[in-house]
Amino acid sequence: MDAYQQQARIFQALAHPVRLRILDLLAEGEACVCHLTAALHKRQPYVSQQLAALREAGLVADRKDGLRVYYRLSDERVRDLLSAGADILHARGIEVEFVPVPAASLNGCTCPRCK
Amino acid sequence: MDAYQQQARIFQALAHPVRLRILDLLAEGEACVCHLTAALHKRQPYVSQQLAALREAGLVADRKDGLRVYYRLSDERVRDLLSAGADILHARGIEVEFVPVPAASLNGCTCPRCK
DNA sequence: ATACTATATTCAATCAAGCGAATACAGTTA
DNA sequence: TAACTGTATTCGCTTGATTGAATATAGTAT
Repeated sequence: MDAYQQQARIFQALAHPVRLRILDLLAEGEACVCHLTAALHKRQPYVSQQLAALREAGLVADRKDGLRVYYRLSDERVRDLLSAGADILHARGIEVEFVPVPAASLNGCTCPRCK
Repeated sequence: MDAYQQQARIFQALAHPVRLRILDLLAEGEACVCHLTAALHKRQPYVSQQLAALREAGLVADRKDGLRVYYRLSDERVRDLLSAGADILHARGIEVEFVPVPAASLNGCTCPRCK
């Protein structure tokens, strides 16, 4: 039953709307914390907490560059998990398409990607 | 963000080792509660509780036949979710292969499938 | 009816998750 | 060195998940 426990931990990390949104954003490419913070309209410590949960589950990896920390999906397979989840909702008539972040939300983010 | 909430509910239902094991058993074909109870070595009310969680998430469906209630995966796509989760563990060197229930565990289960 | 069998639900206690607020840390610049 | 900036962690409280025990319900059989 131990492999099931490991698997459960992964699903547990996915069982949160903000974390799912973060993964969707990271599926577009790596992003720094300031970028995610601006895109999500959440406070930075809160975003870091969610990133920590994803990191501990092994779903994302990070890379430091000066002051900034860039996060990315740690495994391409995470995409498959997300789309499998989206497929089930789609079969129920619920669309889970990626909604791009409005440019205005990223004002105040000074990371290279936002310029 | 509401579609993410729906998706999070599905992952939440999967975030439990016993529920994952139940889904794995149901992936083999429909099974009654008495069968699952015997296979899992758990008490019946406990199994019913986990089944209720899966039912509320829309992952399993049930069918009554006399006293027995047979459960099955409600959607073939649930299989994809499970295997996507298993794939990630597999990439980490953890095997999540289906372990058949030892016949001895099913003693005491009198459902048609066990005879 | 009553008794029985398979399953479901409720309740209560424990434990973990969520999250705001404050603070700590690390890298940079002056 | 000190001040600043981006990110991470800790703490405490609240809320929700987990699970054992008891009980309820529904279908069957006598």
